[in-house]
Amino acid sequence: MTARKSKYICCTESPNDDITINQKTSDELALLAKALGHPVRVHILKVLSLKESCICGEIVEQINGLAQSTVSQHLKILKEAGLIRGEIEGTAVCYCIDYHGLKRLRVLIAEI
Amino acid sequence: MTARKSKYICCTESPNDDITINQKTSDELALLAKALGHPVRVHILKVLSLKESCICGEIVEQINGLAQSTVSQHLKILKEAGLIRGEIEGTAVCYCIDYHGLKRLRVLIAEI
DNA sequence: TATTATTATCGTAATATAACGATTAAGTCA
DNA sequence: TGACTTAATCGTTATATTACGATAATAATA
Repeated sequence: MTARKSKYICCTESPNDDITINQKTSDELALLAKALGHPVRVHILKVLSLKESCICGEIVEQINGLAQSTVSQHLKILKEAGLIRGEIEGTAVCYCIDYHGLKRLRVLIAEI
Repeated sequence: MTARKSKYICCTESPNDDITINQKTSDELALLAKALGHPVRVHILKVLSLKESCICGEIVEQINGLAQSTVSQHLKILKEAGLIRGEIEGTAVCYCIDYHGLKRLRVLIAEI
C-alpha cells in the first residue's frame, strides 16, 4: 500500500496514510463485543455485577421468561468469551464476572 | 422479586438483592456491541480512526478481499448503530467515526 | 444528453444464532 | 443404592447474518 494523494477534501493527508492495523486485536475485540451483543447477556452481566456472584438458577430467575437451557447457552457464550467465570459448588454452578475480560474489552475499544 | 437467603456461599447477601436493572440501556449497549461484533467492522473503525475520514472506495480498498457491496453493508450497520457518520461529497461518500456513539459505548460498558 | 464514477440496494445462498423441550450428567442426601 | 437437585448438552426449528453478483440511483463530467 503506497501513500497517494486523494482528490477528496475529506480524506486528509496524514503520516498514517500507509496503514497497518493489528488484525489479531480486531478479531479479539470483535469476539468480545459479539458476546456482549445480546440484551440478555448484557442483563446477565449486570445481574452478576450487582450480586457479585450468583448461581445459575438465580440468574435464570432474574431473566424472566427464558428457558433454563437458553440461559445456560448465553452463559456459555459469555464464559467462552472470557467475560464471566463459573465455579462448581455442589450441584450448582456459581458464576461471576471475569473482570480481566471486561477490562480487556474496555482497553481494546479505547485503542480504536 | 423478594429478597431471600441463599444457601450458596458464593451468593453474597447484599442490599442489591432486589435488583432493578435498566433494560433500555441493556438493549442500547447490546445494539452497539453487536455492531462492533464483527472483525471487518472493527477494522473499518480503525481505518477511519487512523485516517480521520475516508471515502467508501478507499475503505473498500483497505478491506482486502471483500466485495464493495459487502463493505457497504457493514458501513450501513455501523451507521445505523451510530458508530460512524457518512457525508455525501459529489458521487462519493465520506465516512468518519461518530465519537458520540463510541463514547456512549464506553460509558455503557463502564456502567456494567 | 450520454457516459462515467461511486455507492446503495436487491435477491439469493450459505451459515450462524437464538430459542425451545427433552435428555444427560454429576453431585447431594435420605 | 435410589431419588432429587442443578446445570449442561442435544436435536430441532425459526430467524438473522454474511457474503456475493447484479442492478439501481445519483452526481459529475465530456
